[in-house]
This record gives sequence, C-alpha cells and structure tokens, in this order.
Amino acid sequence: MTRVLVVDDEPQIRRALSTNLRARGYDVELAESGEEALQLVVDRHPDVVVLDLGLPGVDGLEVVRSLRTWSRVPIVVLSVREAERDKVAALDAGADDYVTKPFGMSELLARLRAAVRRSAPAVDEPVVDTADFCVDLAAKQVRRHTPDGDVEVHLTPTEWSLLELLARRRGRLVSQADLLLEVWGPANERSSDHLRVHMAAIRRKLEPDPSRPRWLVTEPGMGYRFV
Amino acid sequence: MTRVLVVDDEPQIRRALSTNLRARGYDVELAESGEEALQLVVDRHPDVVVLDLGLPGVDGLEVVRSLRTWSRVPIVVLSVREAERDKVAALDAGADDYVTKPFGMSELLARLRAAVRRSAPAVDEPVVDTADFCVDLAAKQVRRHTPDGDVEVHLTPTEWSLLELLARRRGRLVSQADLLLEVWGPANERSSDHLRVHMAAIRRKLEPDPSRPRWLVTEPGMGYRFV
DNA sequence: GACAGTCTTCACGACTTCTTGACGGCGCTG
DNA sequence: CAGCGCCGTCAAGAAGTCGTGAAGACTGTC
Repeated sequence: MTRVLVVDDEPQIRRALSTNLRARGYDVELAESGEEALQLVVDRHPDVVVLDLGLPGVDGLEVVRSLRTWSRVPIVVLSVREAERDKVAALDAGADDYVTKPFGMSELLARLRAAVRRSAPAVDEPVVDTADFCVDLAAKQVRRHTPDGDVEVHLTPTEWSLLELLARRRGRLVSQADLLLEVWGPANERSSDHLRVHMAAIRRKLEPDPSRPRWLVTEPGMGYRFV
Repeated sequence: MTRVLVVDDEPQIRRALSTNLRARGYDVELAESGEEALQLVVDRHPDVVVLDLGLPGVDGLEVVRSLRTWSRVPIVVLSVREAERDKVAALDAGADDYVTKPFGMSELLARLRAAVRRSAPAVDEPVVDTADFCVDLAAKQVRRHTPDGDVEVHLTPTEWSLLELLARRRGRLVSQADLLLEVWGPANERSSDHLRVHMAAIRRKLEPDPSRPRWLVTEPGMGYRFV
C-alpha cells in the first residue's frame, strides 16, 4: 500500500485530502508543521509527500531543502502562490511538482500517481546467499565462496534459468512440470532428462560435494528444492 | 549537455522554446509530428521530451503511450486544454508533468530541470575508471590510459550508446534484448548481428587484447557485462 | 560528385551450449 | 530377489552463438 504524508496547517485541507486518499486505498500520515513532517518522513518512510508551502514556523521551502539533503522521496508542493518565481524556487529546491490552490482533487491524485510511479520501480532484487555460494539475481551472477575469496562461477543460460527459478522460490518445492514449463516453455512435452542433466551441471559448479547435494535437493518423484 | 526533444506543430512555439533552451545550454531537437517525435527519441535519445498534446495526425496522448511501452524518458506535456480530465489522462498515460498554455518560460524551465534531475540516475560516480580506460558518463568521453598519458578515444554514436548502457549497469548482466531495445529502439526486431559488430568495434578501441576481452565480457546466450 | 565516417549485412570458422541415449546406482514393491 | 521407476553421470553429436573481416548502403560535407 502506498503511504502518503500530507503536510498542511489547515485542518479542512488535511481532512479533505485524508478522506480522498484513504478512499482510494492510500495509507495516509498527517503533519501540521514542518518539524513534524521531517520527523514523520524519518519515522514512517512515506512513498510520497504532499507539502503545503504556507506553513507556520519552518517555511515549506526549508522543509523541501532539508528533505533533499538526505531523501529522494517525491514531493508534491501545494501552494496558494501562483507567481512563477515561487514555483521555480520550490522546484529548484527539489520539489517534484507544484500545484496551486485551489486545486482539483482528481488532478492532484493524478500527479501523485505520476510521482509515485516514477520513483517506484526501484525493485531491489534480492541476493540469495548460502554458506557455499551467492546468487545475485539482479546481476545474474553467481559467486562461489572459497578460502581465497569469492570466485565468479559461469553458468549457461539454461543453468541460470533453473537456478534463478529455484532461488526465487527458495524453501519451496518446485515441481518438474513447473521447471520444464518455465525454462523450456509451454510447447514442449519434454522429458525430465534435460532437468537431470542440467541440475547435475549446476551442482557440479556450486555444490561442495555434487553427488551429495546440500542446497539443491531432489525430492524424488516430485521436483527440486533450494534450501 | 542535456538533450531536449521539443514536439509542437506551431512554428513559433518551436522557435521560442528552441531559442530559450539553447540559450540555457540545452541541446535541442525539434519535431513537428508524433511520428517524427517517436523516431527522434529512437535516434537521438533525448534526456527529456516536451510534448504538445494538440498535434495533427497521431494524438499526443498516443505518443505518450507509445513511448511508455519501451522508454522511461521524462515527458513534460504542453497543452491548451485545462480540463482536469485531460491532465489526468495525460499523466496516467505516463507523462511526468502537465503545463497549460500559455505558460511562463521560467516555470517550464524549472519543471524541465525537475524532470531531468529526477531521472538522473543515482550515479554515485559519473566516471567509470578501469585499469585500461576511463568512461566519463557526464562528458560522454572515453580516455585510454597509455604509458605516455591518457589519450582520448573516439567512439561512434552507436558505440557510445552501448558502452554507456553497459557502464551504467556495470557489474550487472545486460541482455541482448535490453541492449537492442535501448540502442535501436522498439520497432526493430533486429538480429544481434549489430550487437556483435559494434561490441567488436568498442573492444578494438578499448580492450588491451580485443579478442580476449577483460572488461566487456560476453556471457554466451545471455548478454554482455561490464566488469 | 568525390569523400570520409558510420551503419548494416553476410558468410565463415571457432567455440559454447543443448540434446540425446546409454549405463549403473538406489529404493521400493510384489 | 527380480523387476521397475527414478535419478545421477558420462560422452558424442547436433544445434546454436560469437567474433571477425569485408563489402555495400547511407549520410552529410566539402
């Protein structure tokens, strides 16, 4: 669920935004001041901040600048000021968008979606690490731990596909049908001969004792499991 | 230098934008139609697109959608339409910002800066250095280390695109599909012949022993990797 | 129109990867 | 204990991929 931090000192705006956003499935945090906003960004890690420029106390612009010293969270600025130099100042301070009040709710929501969408796709692919080797799913790379440090292990495309699938579902049993389907595609009613050959190749490269697999376990008659 | 693609059918707007942007040090490309715009994104890889919605021929919204099927280049939409539903449609189609005409030039420039800043990869290091050569991503320049000091190496546009993509994702495997998409655009179901030829050219210019690549490694059947 | 630079296309040999079939080990069942 | 199914291993040939050089197409400049 997307978390939005709404920063505004006017209660009715907070209420209006909060209601609208919650109705659309957002998780909403509210702040009334710049200080509170900065604290909540630290505590709750919102996915996007809606920030009124006209705050009492710390100026909204200062909030933007403070945030930008350490965070890249998208900031959509709200303001009654229409002057170009205000917009320029806010945007150059690090804001992502600038909406002047009064604003249409649907436009604001669309701009929020755009801001979140842009920053979202930072999908961090995990690195699966074992005592013997380490599978980096993002880099498509496998390193084997040795006394002299890590050594890169070269896998062929088929071997990588198999290992990747097992690593993504580590702990779970993956049936032979699933493996054949994902690696060789739907058309093939291939035999599981392939599976055996390629699994053996992976084990030879990664397992300390390939004939006694410790990580890539066979479940006879069912499939394979990465533990 | 930041490259901006301006898409508008009105000559005076093109001229105004082009003049203002060039005066501020932008590299400006101009397009009068949606088709031309799509082609120029493929050919010139702009860092940001300014797109008028009211184009003859292909609708501006369609241009946004087409681009978003394969590219993440920031798009700032210009439009005379002020209705919220137009803004929502454009933003949800994948635009990054929406500015209504008539617009203030300084505001547009600030929004462009914001769009470019956001998309700027979180490059911790805009210069990638190896023992043999040095890739300056900001300056789009490659220098080769020699006993007599550094020598600038000239790369063709295609070669640079390839090297840049690999350098930005250094350490990670980049699939042939990704490389073809980013360098040659979406329309082309090109063969990987191109890839092989241009990679060979880059290696000839940068690798100490081009037939035994040390930095630009081939992962057979999968892609290439900059280590 | 010649020219230089670039991109595309193609064919070939070298190399890597995949498939296929055979063989033996293991555990289970009748 | 023999038969059966399933699995791991091996090796050889088939299939595919990569690097390379060279020729032609295309572009913009002089």
